[in-house]
Amino acid sequence: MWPGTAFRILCPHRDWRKERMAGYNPSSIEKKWQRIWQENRIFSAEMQPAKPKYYVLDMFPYPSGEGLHVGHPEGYTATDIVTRYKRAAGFNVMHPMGWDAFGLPAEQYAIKTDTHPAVITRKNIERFRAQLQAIGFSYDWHREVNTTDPQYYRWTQWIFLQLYDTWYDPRQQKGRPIAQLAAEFATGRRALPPSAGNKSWSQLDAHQQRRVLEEYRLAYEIEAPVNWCQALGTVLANEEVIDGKSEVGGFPVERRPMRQWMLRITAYAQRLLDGLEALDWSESLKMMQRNWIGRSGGALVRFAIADSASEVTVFTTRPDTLFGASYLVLAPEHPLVDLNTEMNIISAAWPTEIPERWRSGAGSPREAAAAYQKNAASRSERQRQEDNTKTGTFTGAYAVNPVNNQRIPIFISDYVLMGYGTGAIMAVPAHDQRDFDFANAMELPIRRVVSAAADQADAGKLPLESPGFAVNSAQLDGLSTAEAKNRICEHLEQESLGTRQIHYKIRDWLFSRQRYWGEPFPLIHLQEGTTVPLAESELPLTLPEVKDFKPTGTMEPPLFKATAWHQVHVVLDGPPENLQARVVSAGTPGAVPARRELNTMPQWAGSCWYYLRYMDPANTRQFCDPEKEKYWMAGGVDLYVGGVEHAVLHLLYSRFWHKVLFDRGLVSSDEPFRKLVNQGLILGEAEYTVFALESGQRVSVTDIDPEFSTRVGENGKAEIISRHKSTGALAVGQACDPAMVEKRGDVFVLKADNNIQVDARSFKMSKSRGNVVNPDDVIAEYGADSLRLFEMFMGPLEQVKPWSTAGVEGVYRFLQRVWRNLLGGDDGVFRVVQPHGDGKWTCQGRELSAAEVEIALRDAAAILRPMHRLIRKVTADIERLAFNTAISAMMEFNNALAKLTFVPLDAALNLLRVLEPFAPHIADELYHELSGPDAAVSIALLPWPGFDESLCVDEELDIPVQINGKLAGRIRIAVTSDEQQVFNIALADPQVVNRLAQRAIKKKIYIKGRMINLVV
RNA sequence: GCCCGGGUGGCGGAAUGGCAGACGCUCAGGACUUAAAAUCCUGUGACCGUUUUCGGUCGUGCGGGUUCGACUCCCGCCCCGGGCACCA
Repeated sequence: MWPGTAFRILCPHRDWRKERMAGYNPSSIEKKWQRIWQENRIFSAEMQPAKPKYYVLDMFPYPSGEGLHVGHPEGYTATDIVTRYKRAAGFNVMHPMGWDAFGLPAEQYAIKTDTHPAVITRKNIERFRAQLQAIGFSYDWHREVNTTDPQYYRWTQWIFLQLYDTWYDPRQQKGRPIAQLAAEFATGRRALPPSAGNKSWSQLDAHQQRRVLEEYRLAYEIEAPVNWCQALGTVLANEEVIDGKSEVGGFPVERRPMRQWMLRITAYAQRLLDGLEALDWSESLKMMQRNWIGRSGGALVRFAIADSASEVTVFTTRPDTLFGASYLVLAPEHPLVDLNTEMNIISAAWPTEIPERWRSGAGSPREAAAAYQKNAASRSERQRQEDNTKTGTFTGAYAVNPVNNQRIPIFISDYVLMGYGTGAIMAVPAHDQRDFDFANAMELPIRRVVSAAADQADAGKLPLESPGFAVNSAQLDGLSTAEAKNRICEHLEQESLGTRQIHYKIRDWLFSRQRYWGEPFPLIHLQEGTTVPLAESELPLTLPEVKDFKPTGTMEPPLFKATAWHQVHVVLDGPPENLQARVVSAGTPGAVPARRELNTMPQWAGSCWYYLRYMDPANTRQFCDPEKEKYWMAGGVDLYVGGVEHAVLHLLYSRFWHKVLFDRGLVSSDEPFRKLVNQGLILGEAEYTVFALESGQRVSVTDIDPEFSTRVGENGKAEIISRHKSTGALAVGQACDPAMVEKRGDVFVLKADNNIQVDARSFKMSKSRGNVVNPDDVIAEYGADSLRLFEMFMGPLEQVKPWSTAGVEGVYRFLQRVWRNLLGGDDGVFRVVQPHGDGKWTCQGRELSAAEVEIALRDAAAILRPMHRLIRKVTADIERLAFNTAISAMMEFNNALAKLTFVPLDAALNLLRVLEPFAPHIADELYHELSGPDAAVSIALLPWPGFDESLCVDEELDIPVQINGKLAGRIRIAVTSDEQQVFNIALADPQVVNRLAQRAIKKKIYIKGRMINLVV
C-alpha cells in the first residue's frame, strides 16, 4: 500500500519517531519535572490573608475502573492553565483534586467480582491519580479528598445532622435551628400545623412534639412511592431515572411505596431560582436549572361538588379562563376517586341522559373507575407519556363552577398527573390543547373565553393557548389575559373561592439508597417508633466491615445483614427538640435497645460539599476552619469547570446544601460557584461510513432509514446497521478510507461511484464502537505536553469537537520546532544570543563578530513588537478561556523565530513563559537549558511577563482602501499619520486613482489604523 | 410542541460592525537524500481570463432589511446539536 508502512513492518525494531525527533524527547523530561514540582511543593497554596486568592475547581471524578479517557483532561487542562497563569500573575491560587468514590458502579463491580468495594475504590483511585500526575497538572495533592474516607464522610454525616436540625422559615426566608421553631410554637408566635389537632404546644407530649417538628425538618422520613429498581436492588432519585429506566445500567424501574429519607429542597426553590441571577454561568445552564425548579404562577380554585359536602381544589396557571372551564379532570390516583375510602365521590349509578361514550361500556361509574385505575396503574410512567391519545372515564359526579354556578362533569383521566399541582385540573378545552383533545374524544362542549383580538369576539383558531382578550366571561370581558388573571384572582380571594399560588415543579430530594457503598445515616430508630440523631461525638459512623454487601434481594438494604452493627443500645439526652443518642453497652444505666438506620446516602451527598473540605482537608474538629472558608470562598469559587451532565443534579444539590450552611452561619457566601464553565464533549475521530446490502450492493445513505443502530459484527467490531427505506432490507455500514471519498456539493460521495452518498460524522467515544482514545497512549507516543496542547487547540472549550490524531501530530511538531529554534536541531546550531549592555553579544559564551552583532541587532528589532503582541494576546486569551487562539499566537511567534538567524534570549524566555501554563514540562526544560545556574527551581515560579502597549503596534502599517466597500488597493501609512495624511496617501496611490476612474468622492471614511472607505 | 446553542474551505477552527478563512491538519510541488522517513521551502475557498508575472467575478445555511461597509445587527425561513415535555 504505502511504502512507508511496508518498510516499518520490515524493520520493527527501528523507532522512526524517536530518531527523527533528535532533541525533543518528552518521555525523558516529563517525569523529571513532575518529580521536581512535587518535591519542591511548587503548587501548594496556604492561606495568605494579604494576598488575593483565586480558587480554581474541577468537578472531581468518579474513579471508575476504566481509567481516564480523553474527555477528563480537557476540563482539567483548562483549569490547570488558568491556575498556572493566575499564580504567575500574583494570585494565591488553590487548585485541588479529589475523588467522588461512593456509588453504584464500584459496588456493581464488587458484586460481580466478589471483591470489597473499598478495595476496588482504592485501586481505581491509585490509577486515576497516577494518570493525572502523568499529565503534569499542578494540583495541590496535600489537599486531596476522598468521599469514602471516614474522616471525610464524618463531616458529610455532620452536615446531614445540620439539615436534620434545620427548618425553613418562609417569613424570614431562611433556614433556622429547629429549637427556634419549638420556641415559637411554645410562645404561640407561630401557629401549630393541623396535625397537632387543636392542641397547644404544651398540651402535646414530648413524642407528639417531636412528630410535629418532623414535619418541618429539612431532612425527614416519609412513606412514599419511589422508583424501585429490582436489578440494582435500590430506589433511585427521579433524576437518576431516564425514560423509565435506570441511568446506571438501563434497568427497568417501577413505582413502589417505601419508607425513605427526603431532603426538603422544595423549601429553597425560590432562593435557588433567585440565586441564579448573579451567577456567571452560561444562559443555557441557568435555563436548565430554571426548568427543573419549574416555577409557575397561577391560582388554586376550589370547586364545590354538586349534591355533596366535598370540594375539589385545582391548580391553574390560567385563572382568567375560569368561565370556559366546562369539566374537571382528576388523576386516577386522586384521593377523591379512591374507591377504598369513604370520601370518594364516584356515583353508584350512571346519571341519566349522558352520552354513551362517557360510560366506557361499564355498568356503573365505580366499575368504570376501578377498571380505568387498574389499567393506569399497570402502565409505566413512560407508557403513559408516550401515548398521547386521551382516554378517561366519567365519575358520575358534577362540580359547580364557582363563577357561573354551572354544573360541570368530573372525569378521571391519566393525562392529569397526581404528582403535579393538586392532581386535579379545571379543563378549558378552548384554550388548552390537551383539554381540547379530551373534549373532542368525549364529546364535551368547547366554549371560547379568549379572543386573539380586542375588537373581535372570535379571533384566533381554537385551541388558542396564547394570551389575548377575555370574552364570554362576564366582568372580565375585554380585559387582556394579564389583567383578567389579576381581576379574577382578586375576586376569588374576596369570595374565598381560591388563592393566588406559586407552584414549583421541583420535588423533594429522595436521599436514601438501599445499598452498602454509601455514607451511613447518623440516625437511631427507637423501638417506640421515633428517630433520633446520633450525638456529634459518635461520628464518624463507619460502615461495618462486612463480607456480604450484596443486595438482600428484598427491599431490605444490605446493612440489614450486619446485625451486630445495627442492633445497638443507646442512651438519650437533650431537650425533646434536640434529643441525641449515644451508643453504649447493653448494661449501661438508662440504655435502651435501638436499631441503626439501614439505608445509606446517595452518591451526590459527598459531592455536595467537597469544595469546602479542600480548604481545610485535615481538620478533625470542624468541617472547615471559618477563617479559611472566609478567605478562599470570598465571592465563591472563582472558576469551576465540569461536564454539563451535572447541570441539574450536583449543581442544584450543592447550591441547596450551601444555602443551608449559609443560613446556619457555617459558610460566608450564599452561592458556592460564582463562575462556571462546561467543557464540551470530545467525540471520536471523524468517520466515513458506507452502507451495503447483504448482497454486497452499496447503497446511498439517503436511501436508508436515518435511525441507525449498532451491533457487534463477525469480526467482533461494532457495525452500524439500518434498513433500506423502500425494501426494508438490512443495510450494514462500514468505515471507509477518507481517500475513497470526495465532496460533491453539500455531501460526501464515493469517488468510485458518485451516486453512493456516504455518512460523514463523529461518534461519541464508546467501547463498543472501538473509538475510545486513552490518554496514556497519547502520552506514550507524543508526551503529556502534546496531549495538553491538543486538548486545548481543538477548538473552544465549551464546544463539542472530534478527536484527531493528525491534530496531535500537529501540536507535537510545534513543540519540536520550539525546541529546535531554541536549542538547535539536527544541525546542532545554537541560535539563542544574549546582549551584554556594552554592545557585545554572546552565543553560548562565544562572543559574536561585528557582522554577527549587526544581524543580531536586526533580528532583535524585528522580533520586539511581535513579542509584546504575543504576551498581550496570550494574557487576554487565557482570561477569556480562549486557549485555542492563544496557542495559535504562540505558533505564529515561533514561526517568526524560525525566520531569524539569531534568537534574542528575552524573546526565547518570554515564549517559554507564556507557553508554560500550556506545556509546562518542555517550558521548564528549555528554561533551564537557557538560563544557567541562576535559574529558579521552576519556570512556574517566575512572574507573568508584562507587555508594553505601545510596542504592540508596528510603526508602519498596511491598510486597505475600499471604494464603495470593495477592496481597491492598499497603502502603507505611519502609525502616527492623521486622517488628512492618510487620505492624501490613499488618493495619491496609482491603483486607487485608477479604480476611482475620476468619479467624484461623495464621502470619505477612515477607521483609525484599520481601513479607508471612499464612497463615490 | 417549547426553550437554549450552532451553521464559515476537503477537515478542526479564526475574525463580534471595518482586509473573510489566522493557526493547525490534509493534499500537491520543490530542496536535502543512493532511496525513503523526518526536516525545510512554496502553494492549497470556488470559478473565469491571461494560462508566467497578473487580473477579474463569486463566496460565511436560505430569503429580505439596516449601514459608507454585515460572518457579525434586525425580520422571516431551513438544517444540525442539546435540554425540557400530557407540568394544568
